[in-house]
Amino acid sequence: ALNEGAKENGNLFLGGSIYLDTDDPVLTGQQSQSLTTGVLALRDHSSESDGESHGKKKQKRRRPRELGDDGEDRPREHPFIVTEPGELARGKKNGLDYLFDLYEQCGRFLEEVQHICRERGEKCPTKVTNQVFRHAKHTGASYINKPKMRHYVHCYALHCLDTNHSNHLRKLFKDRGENVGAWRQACYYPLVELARANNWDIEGVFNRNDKLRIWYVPTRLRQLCHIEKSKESS
Amino acid sequence: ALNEGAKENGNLFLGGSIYLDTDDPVLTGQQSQSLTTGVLALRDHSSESDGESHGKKKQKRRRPRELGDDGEDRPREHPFIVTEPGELARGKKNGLDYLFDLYEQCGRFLEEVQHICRERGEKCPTKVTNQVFRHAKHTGASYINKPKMRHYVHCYALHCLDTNHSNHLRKLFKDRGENVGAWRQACYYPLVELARANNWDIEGVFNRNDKLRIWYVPTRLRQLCHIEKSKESS
DNA sequence: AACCCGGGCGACCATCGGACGCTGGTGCC
DNA sequence: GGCACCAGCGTCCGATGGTCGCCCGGGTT
Repeated sequence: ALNEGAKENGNLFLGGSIYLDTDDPVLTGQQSQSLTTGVLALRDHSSESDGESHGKKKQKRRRPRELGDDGEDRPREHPFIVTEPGELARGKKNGLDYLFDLYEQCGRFLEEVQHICRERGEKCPTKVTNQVFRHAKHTGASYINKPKMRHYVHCYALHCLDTNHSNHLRKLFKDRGENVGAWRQACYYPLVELARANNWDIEGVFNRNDKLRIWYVPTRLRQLCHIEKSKESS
Repeated sequence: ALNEGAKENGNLFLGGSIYLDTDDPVLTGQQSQSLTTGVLALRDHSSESDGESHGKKKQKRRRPRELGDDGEDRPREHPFIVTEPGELARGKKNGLDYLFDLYEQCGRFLEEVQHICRERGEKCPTKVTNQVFRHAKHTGASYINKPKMRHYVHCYALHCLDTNHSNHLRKLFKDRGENVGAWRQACYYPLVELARANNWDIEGVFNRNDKLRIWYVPTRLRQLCHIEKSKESS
């Protein structure tokens, strides 16, 4: 009688999931040289040396917008530009302080999700997951989305781990008139150096920082660290 | 020129993924009573009170075995029976010491996967994941599989966290001639008590134990803890 | 030999982490 | 006004965590 009818998955909690119901050495010197080679090795996915037949397929192209589509169109966010700390972006642009604030907001959304999950006895995320992005959107923060946040994680990481270096890099790239893409690329290098100084444990570097712990280590940052580490032993 | 051609996902690493390459108070008294109610509340998924239309669909039934199917059929493992510690299972049965050893083996397979991942600069699992089960299978441990291991995690948990209690329970159920299913159900209750003593943080209880840390907390154990916690405050 | 009980595990599903590349906003000429 | 650049983010995809229930092994009669 003890195990009578005791299927593992009761429906007591079904449908209870949240929101389904409801000058600088940065670019100079030996190491940068070395690192640049690393980046170039990681270029486009249609590289000539790809003999693998099980390489990834091209994604299907997006279906064009339906005619007569009625839903209210949320205009996309203004693009980011490289700003120095404290600088307001002019015109139809957003600054980097705003970008970093988005990461802090996500942290707060994660905490909310965690509280709700604990209350309900559900599995509790420790990282910013799809569920957290969904929560953010439902709560009205429609300007937050996964691809954007994942795109700039390493930039935020540098900001958290070495604010001075991050600030200098922003000023440098702003003064040079570089675009956001170039600044974003440049953020990788100091992080690789930080990993080197920590025995190449980039995961550990993230986990030891209170604000970073909740973000997944970006694939490409992990790859760059691996490449540099491999070079070191040859 | 800095970010020239720098797509996020190089193909340098493509195809590099691994393997594609008692009479003990256990069942008596106030608390057991209470806990039993908890279990009964969690019975079958076709419960009468389910008004939700987005409840889960029934799974499709398995395709019957192909005629002329040629692959060598690996016979299924012998069923487990309740044995006391150190006791060999007789006949075509497996004992619980063997069951628990399977969990230790999985731990070792996880360590192997972690070493390989670190070497390759890939994302490194902290838990027993699909990847670990795949590794075990490829390495020849075909007797290890996910559904089985997940089914008995909480039994292993009790064994790790309170070996005495676990041993007593085994003896008790063996002497009573209870089947494995009944023993398995009974393993939940002492764990719920353990959670209670730890401020209902079952996740924390798992994470603080070296052997358990690598296993996901079973959904049903979490649910049982939640139910008991809720009762406590009413 | 025939039967039935009970549990092993193949296979399924929702959802996840992750990434591509179209689309269109934006500044410049 | 027109054009070229570039980055926001909709959308897709392989793989994951989690589970159901079919199928059959095994003990009993």
